Amino acid sequence: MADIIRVSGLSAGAVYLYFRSKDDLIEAAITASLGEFTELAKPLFERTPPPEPAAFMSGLVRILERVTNKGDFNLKVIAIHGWSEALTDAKLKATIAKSYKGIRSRIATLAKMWQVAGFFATAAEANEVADVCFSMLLGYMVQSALLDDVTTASHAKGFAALRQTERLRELRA
Amino acid sequence: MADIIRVSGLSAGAVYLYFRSKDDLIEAAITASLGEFTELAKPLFERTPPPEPAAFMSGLVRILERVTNKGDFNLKVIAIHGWSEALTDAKLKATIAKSYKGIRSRIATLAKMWQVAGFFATAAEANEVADVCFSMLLGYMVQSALLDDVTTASHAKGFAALRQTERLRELRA
DNA sequence: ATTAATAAAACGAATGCTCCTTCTTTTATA
DNA sequence: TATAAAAGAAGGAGCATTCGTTTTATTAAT
Repeated sequence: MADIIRVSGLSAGAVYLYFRSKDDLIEAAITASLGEFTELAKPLFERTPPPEPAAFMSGLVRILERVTNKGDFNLKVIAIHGWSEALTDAKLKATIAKSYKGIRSRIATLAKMWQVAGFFATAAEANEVADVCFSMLLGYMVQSALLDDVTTASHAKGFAALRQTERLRELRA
Repeated sequence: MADIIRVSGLSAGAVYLYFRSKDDLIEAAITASLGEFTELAKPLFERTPPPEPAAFMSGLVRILERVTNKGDFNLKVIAIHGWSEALTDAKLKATIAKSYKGIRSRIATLAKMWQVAGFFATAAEANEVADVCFSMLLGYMVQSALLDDVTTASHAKGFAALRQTERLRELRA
């Protein structure tokens, strides 16, 4: 709260004119940034033709960076504090879970299209592929916030590399 | 602290005979579980011949589950609280960063072997592949703790599916 | 074996600090 | 002059930590 009051440029009392409580403020902060992410990601999800896997993941991680990296302040910190808070705040946990599951299910929808287009084995479970893609996004946040040595570009390249085997190239040749 | 005191079965005062402070206790908890993970993962990293990508990731996520899932108590909660704490505790952040980077670099070593064995394009950056694999592990923790709907099996299958394209099968046929 | 003496471990109420929240006063706006 | 917004000191609850006391364990001696 002290940090937020300082950054807001308001007094302690004034902050409570805009938010009923600390929990309310946390809820609002998480909801707002999740909303912004969902909004910005919409064009990527709805693009026709659907983006290929590597292009999609690259776009998604770049949107995440754009939403979280607000110059002097990085919202990844808020996200991680939010996760921690959610472990003891059922309401916040439900809010995050609902939003995350929504994003994941949109990825799953795309994964099904990838299967139709031949990017993935049709035998695979699209939901499971989506879970792993989403994990990559979450893991990127953690590494970015705590290890400070990952970039959107490196992560996108790493994902793309996961899918490009030497053997595939040999077979194509 | 109240929770820890309760679970320990000791009094508040007695806990402070074993840990100098709350921060000390947190540091010890994180260090201990990271140490256990590293120890249990050692055979997987040192196996000859090196495990294939899918088998390795499956093994790694299962070890993570084994380390964190202590019956009535799940250490993933500790990990996430630890991340949050590390954002405002430079010492804890350094501890976590060092350990995580160690794990990641071991994955990178393995990734180089995968390249030699033809599982990945030699043009790829092994470090970047390792970063993404590690993200999957971190993301699994978050989803497991907050969404409660992922399993080691589903995540392992999802990773494996990422690498099995329909087109590759066609080319092999 | 029993008792006494010493040391170690544990207890738990009390302390004091941190931090969220409120409330009265002050300043700005219409 | 009336209404809205902001200030900031004070309240007060929660929580990490301490400390004097009590209990338990260990060792030595009778």
